Amino acid sequence: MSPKKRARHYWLMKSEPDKYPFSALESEPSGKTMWDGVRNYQARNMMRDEMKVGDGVLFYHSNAKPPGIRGLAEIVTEGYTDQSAFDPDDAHFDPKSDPEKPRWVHVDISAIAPFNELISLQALKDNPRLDGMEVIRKGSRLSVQPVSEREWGEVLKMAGYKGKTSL
DNA sequence: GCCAACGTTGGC
DNA sequence: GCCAACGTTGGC
Repeated sequence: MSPKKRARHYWLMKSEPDKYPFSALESEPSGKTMWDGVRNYQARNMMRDEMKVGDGVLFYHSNAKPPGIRGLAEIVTEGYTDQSAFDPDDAHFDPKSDPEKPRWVHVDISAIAPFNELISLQALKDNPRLDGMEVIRKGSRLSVQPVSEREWGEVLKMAGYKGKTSL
């Protein structure tokens, strides 16, 4: 029996454009960035246990005017130790993360392409086909969220996106 | 194990 | 700047 190939999974990842906009990811010299500094167990668990190379990412601008999805990215590594947790000078330093038993994990992501226009949070809320999508739920704070294949397709449709959907 | 206090997120 | 909705911490 040949092993069944895992279906592609989809995610939404938030970033504050004042700190790290989608354009910064696009202009990374290495073509990718370490998605480090996440200090939330649910988000960590998804990065550690569920994300696989090739998974699709909706790159979301939070704390923005307006907030919304800016473009597409892709997971390019599986989860590995977040070294920033050990650095006392890092904003996300965690004295409880022991290098012998690291607590925090991150993945690397690369940009696929920006949308021509931001798909605003309001536009997502206004689309009845996206009822139940996590990012539009009141109080939704998780910086890494699963996205269904249907939601992924619908967002691309809203964006009028005709480009490639994976690297 | 409960839960109040506190800190953070993030839309508005 | 406000505040609702969380997640975490720590006393008990």
